[in-house]
Amino acid sequence: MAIGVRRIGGEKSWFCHLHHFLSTSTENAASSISDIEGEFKSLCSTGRIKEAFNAYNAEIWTDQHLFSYLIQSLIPKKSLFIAKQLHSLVITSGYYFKDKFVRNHLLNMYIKMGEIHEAIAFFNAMPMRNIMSHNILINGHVQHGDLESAINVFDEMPERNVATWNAMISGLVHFEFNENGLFLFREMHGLGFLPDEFTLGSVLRGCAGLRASYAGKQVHAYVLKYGYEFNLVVGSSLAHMYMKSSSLGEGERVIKVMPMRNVVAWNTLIAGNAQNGHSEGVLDLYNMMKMSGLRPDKITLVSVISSCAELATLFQGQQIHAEAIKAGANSAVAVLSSLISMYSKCGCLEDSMKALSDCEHLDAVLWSSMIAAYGFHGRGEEAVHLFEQMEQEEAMIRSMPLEADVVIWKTLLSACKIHRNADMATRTAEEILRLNPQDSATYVLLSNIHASAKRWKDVSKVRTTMRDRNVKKEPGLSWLEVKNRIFQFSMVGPHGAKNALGKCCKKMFNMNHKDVIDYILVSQIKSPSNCITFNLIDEEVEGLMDTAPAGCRARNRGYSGVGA
DNA sequence: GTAGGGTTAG
Repeated sequence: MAIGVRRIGGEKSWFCHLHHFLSTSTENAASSISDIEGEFKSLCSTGRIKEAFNAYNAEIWTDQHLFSYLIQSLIPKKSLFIAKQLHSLVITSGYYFKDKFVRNHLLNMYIKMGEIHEAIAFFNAMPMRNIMSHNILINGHVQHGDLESAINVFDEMPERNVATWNAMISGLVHFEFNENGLFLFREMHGLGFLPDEFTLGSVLRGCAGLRASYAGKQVHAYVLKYGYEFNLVVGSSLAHMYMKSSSLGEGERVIKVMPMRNVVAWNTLIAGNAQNGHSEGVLDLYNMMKMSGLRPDKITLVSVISSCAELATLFQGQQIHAEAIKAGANSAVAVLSSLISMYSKCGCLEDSMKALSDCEHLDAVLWSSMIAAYGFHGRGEEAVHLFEQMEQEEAMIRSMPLEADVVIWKTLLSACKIHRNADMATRTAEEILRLNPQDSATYVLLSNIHASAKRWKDVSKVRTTMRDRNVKKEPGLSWLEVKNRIFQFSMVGPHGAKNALGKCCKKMFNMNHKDVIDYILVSQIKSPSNCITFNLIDEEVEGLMDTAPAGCRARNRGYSGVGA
């Protein structure tokens, strides 16, 4: 590694002044060592490095702690040039050979600055390494996305501590090698290492990734045994594990017994409800969170916007959009892509397009959201055009997650339906079902395509496969939004009209439109927060939509999934 | 007392 104390290039170096003080400063400060350290630390941590350096240029040479603070303060500056100058000063001071803290701080500095090659060279040249040095390097490799190198360091270590195991487990789980992470946890525990809050957080994330509630329950036992149930991070990851494994109630219980909640705990609760089909409760939770004095972050907003999309509550979606603008979170890609989906599902494709145009940096999920929005509105050609545009970006295709592939295939299936191409539809549907065998919308769409081509044998084959695989079709739903309330209608088919509810609605349908609305307002059949559900047959929904008064928004979402 | 790790989302 090339290290020089002299000035390099045209950049001005304030370290150069050091040599002057090295030979001239003999003054002894009146304040105690701990006072100096405190002041120096505070200057460094607030980024006032020059000030710290100028005020304590003499003390730096007699107190190795000050070098450590100085090294840490350089991390956010992200300047390899200045980092190397400080590195050379550390060598000049003699602390590089004398002090293991200073050495590890330097290693950590290169890693945190993203300079993995400098870090590796530094590690290889280190005169002495301890467990900490190895742990820092493992984390560096993981941060750089190089799990193999991380594993090599881990395997070759002469001695390990809990943090070593934590670094390796969290690295594996981070890259979704969840099973390997859990195996490592078992090995670690077998060797007598006790899990700490860091271990438990990673292991629970691994269980969540595997939807492994049985393993998760065992980890829950460890959480209770070692007394981490009220730890905010452990509690949130434990609740998340349950909620990902479809045990919403168990997850809620974990959060509810916690004496304190932070934004992450609230987000876990809100996202858990949103993802388990409890969108109605999400807005209530969101309001409770704000009432407790916490500000929503982009993760909160994403979950709440998705719930508005699920319920097609346009007005509330717009309110949250306004809050996102106020919070300055409206340029975050995650928030924008959920806004695109929300506006699309609420029937406002133009607003989806507007949200897309607000975005400065496009990523794969964002493109997919807009492609799906076009597909959702039956605008297959625009969807394909956007897909072609996206194809231009090489990097974009490579970074595409699995979900995006499904979206693209489903968009193509939608186009097959419009163009009545049954053969291509069959091949496309096979591709989708290979990726997601439980996708009910694809079965329904494929069955309809076969039906319109009068291929009855194929229709029956699709239906049989659906039954065999126990695929549940989501009901088609329509909405009527009146004064910030949502009236939701599910189509139950000709037989459903015979039930009492159907009769009741039929009666309602024969009223004039003012009476219809009044009737709806007083007859809450199902009343989660602001949503009322009626079961109607298709014609009645159409008829009811026609009676909607001016200024009231009526939308028909059609069958859930692709197409319209 | 000067060094390293964990959780939530589109």
